[in-house]
Amino acid sequence: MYMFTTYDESVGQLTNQTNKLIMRYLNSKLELYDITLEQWIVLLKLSQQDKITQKKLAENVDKDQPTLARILDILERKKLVERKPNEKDRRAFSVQMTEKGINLKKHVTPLLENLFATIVEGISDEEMETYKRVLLKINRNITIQEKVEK
Amino acid sequence: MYMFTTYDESVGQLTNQTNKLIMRYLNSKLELYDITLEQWIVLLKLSQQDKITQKKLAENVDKDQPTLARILDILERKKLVERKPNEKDRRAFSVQMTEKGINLKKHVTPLLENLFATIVEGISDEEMETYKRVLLKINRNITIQEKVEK
DNA sequence: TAACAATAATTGTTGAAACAAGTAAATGAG
DNA sequence: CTCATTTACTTGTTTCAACAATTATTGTTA
Repeated sequence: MYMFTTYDESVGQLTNQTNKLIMRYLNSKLELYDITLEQWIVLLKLSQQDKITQKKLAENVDKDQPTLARILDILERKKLVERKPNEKDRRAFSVQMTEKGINLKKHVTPLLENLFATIVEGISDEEMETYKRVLLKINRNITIQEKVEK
Repeated sequence: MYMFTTYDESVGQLTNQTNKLIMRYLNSKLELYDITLEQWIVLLKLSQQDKITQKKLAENVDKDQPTLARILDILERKKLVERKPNEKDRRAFSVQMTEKGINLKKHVTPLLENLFATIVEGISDEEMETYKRVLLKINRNITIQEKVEK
C-alpha cells in the first residue's frame, strides 16, 4: 500500500541531498591532498587511459569540454598533469599524468576505498544491486526521453 | 555472488551521474519558466512556509546562508519573492512569495509531477522503496561519521 | 550599563557546470 | 586545389556551492 507521494519530487530531492552529502564528505577528506573530488575523478580516468585528448577525457568523466579544460588548468597548475602537443592533430592536446600525479593517485586510492566502505556500511548486497538498478533505470528513462524530444 | 567492486567508487559515480542527469533534465524543462531547479526548490519551500527568515529557509533547502542569499537575489530580481523587514529582529528579513511567485508555482507544479512520472517509469514500488532506503542509509552513515569525527 | 559573545545577513573568493561564441586546424565536396 | 564545414580547444558569462571575513543587531554578563 503506497501513497501517491512515492512518485513525487522527494525522489529527486533525496537523490540530490545524498549526492551532495557524498561529495561534501569526500571533498572534506580530499582536502588533505589539496585536491577536489572533480579533480580526483579526472586523475583517476587519466590513470586508466593515459595520453588522451581533452575531448575524449571530457566524455569519460561526463563533463563538457570547457569544464574539463578548466579542471585541467587547475591540475596543470598543481603539476599533476601535463598537456603535450598531439603529434597527429595539432588542434588537440595529449593529456597525461606527471610523476607527481601518479604518486598522488597511489596515496588517494586506498583512502577512497576506506571511505566508500564506510558510506555503504549496513547496506546488503541485494539492496545495493537494487539501488544501482534503479539508478540505471532513471538514467535510461531520461536518456530515452531526451532522444525522443529531439 | 558479488564482486568486490560492489563497494567501490562506482556507487558514488553512478549516483553522481544520475543526479546530474535529473538536474540537467529538469533544468532544461524549467527554462520555459525562466527559472532554475535551485530557484524552484526555494520557491517550493517558501510556498510551504511563507514569511520565514533567510537562515531558516537556508536550513530547509539544505544550502548555506550565502548561497541562499544569492538565490534570493535572483528571485527578487525576477519579482518572484520579496524581502521585508522582520519586525522582531532588525537583523533578519522576512522572505515571502509575491503574487507572481504564487502564480508561477501553480504552473510549474503539474509540469514537475509529469516529469517525475516519466523519470521513475518502469520502477516498481518495491524497487523505489529500496532505492530510498539505501539513500537514507548512506545519508545516515555519512552524518554519523561526520559526528564521530568532530 | 559597558564590554563581549552570538546571530542574521552580505561580500569576496575559489571551484565547478553549462552554454555561447570565438580561433585555429583538419576534413570533405566540388 | 579551394572553399565550406567540422572539429579541438579556449574564453566569456551566468548560476551555484562552500568557506572566510565583515557589518549590524541582539543577547548576556560582569
